[in-house]
Amino acid sequence: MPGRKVLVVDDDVRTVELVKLYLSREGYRVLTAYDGVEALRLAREGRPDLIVLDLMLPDIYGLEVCRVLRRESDVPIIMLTARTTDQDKLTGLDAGADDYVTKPFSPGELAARVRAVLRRLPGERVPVQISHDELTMDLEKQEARLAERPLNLTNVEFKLLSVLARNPGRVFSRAELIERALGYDFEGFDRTIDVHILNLRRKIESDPSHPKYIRTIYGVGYRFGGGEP
Amino acid sequence: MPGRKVLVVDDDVRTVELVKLYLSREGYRVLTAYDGVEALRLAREGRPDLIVLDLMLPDIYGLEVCRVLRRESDVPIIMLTARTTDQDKLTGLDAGADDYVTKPFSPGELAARVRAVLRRLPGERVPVQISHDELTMDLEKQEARLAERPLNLTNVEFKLLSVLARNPGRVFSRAELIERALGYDFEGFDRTIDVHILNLRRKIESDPSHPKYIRTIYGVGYRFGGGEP
DNA sequence: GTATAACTTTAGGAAATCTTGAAGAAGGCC
DNA sequence: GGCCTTCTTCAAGATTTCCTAAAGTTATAC
Repeated sequence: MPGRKVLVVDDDVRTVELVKLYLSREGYRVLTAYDGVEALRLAREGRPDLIVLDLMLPDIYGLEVCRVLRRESDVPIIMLTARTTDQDKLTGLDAGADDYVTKPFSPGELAARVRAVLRRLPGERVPVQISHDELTMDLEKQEARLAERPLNLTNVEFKLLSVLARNPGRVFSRAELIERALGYDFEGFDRTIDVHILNLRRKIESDPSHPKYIRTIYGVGYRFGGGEP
Repeated sequence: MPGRKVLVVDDDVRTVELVKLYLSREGYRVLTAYDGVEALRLAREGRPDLIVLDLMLPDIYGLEVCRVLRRESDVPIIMLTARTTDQDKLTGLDAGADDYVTKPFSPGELAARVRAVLRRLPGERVPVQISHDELTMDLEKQEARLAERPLNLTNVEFKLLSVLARNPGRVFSRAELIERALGYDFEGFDRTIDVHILNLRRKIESDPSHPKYIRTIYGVGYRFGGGEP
């Protein structure tokens, strides 16, 4: 689900930027276009998973863009329409949008609708189950077990472990781990990660000073499993 | 599948037109009615394969239409209900709808549900009955019981509980719960969910400070059941 | 209109979690 | 080994998150 690509089309830069901000904050990759021609080009080349499309564009009607796109693929489309849009225009919205949002809209609501439309897409279910050796994690349930016994992980610990366990063998620098487990906006020090790793080890390693799951790569970072004993 | 006939009933012209557009775009033939009497007439004469029915109609309650139709055939019915609809009316919804969608709804979602209902057409009704331990819920009747004893849940409480109970073990963030129980357009705060959860616990948990059904996942959200005692 | 119920907001304090700084241990390199 | 860097560990303080009561707001019923 993360990293789905969304194309945002609107002639107003502010609107585009706002939507972009909200969507990228939710982990989507965002393409942007400010007119219909550019939109069509990006829709074809960028292969987005969903398109947010304003009805009013400088060159061609969003409506027309919608129709053309519909002919070419069945990428989901969410229409942005001005609230003043009278019924005729709405009636003309037979071009095949999956949902529509009226302006002025709340970006949060739009993001929610994007999520909803993508959710019911036949898209491949991301396996939310991770399992290595005795350790199993269920991302949906936010639950980790070691040999059936539930571990009591805090949120940060859980995120940290899931990032590592999803990429066994790959080494993550502390900076990467901070970014993934604590968020881009975290302002603190590297040592924080160390402490979380420490606490994690205490919970999942039978011998925390000779860790089996989370290894320290001196001078680089940490890695889950892999390598030699 | 193509050319199935759908009857859309709502007193709001815009809504009807909108739904009609979305359905006809998917290849359905669409009949429309704006009141209960017309709806019954068309249902009898037009022999639709499915009916989308608003609960609020100018002449007779959609509920009543639903009951009458149920007596006459077992055409699938998808109910449209306003979110503000009070519980009594919903509780009366024992008339046999196959699914229901709350307003404001996304037309794409409605179309998806129509598709889903028709797909399983000759098949068995989706169990709208949830039951865990002593707790049972009937989504159609909007009714919840704890050990046979009826719980007096408010609308929001019912929705909240049904979302959680339908996905036992899965953790929902407050944002997700808001989206699902209060609607996309809710603009309020997270704390609202806390309070509803609190009230729910008081109604369904024997010891609300050590909840058995609705667990708090610190830093994440809430989940129904799962995990350890 | 008034009364009642449902829903939302607010705010304080309690609980859990996170961060930090410092000291000591371990690793790498000459 | 000696020396520097990096990592581990601890525990206290800071912060975040949660719970709850109570008041405020809105919708519905009488």
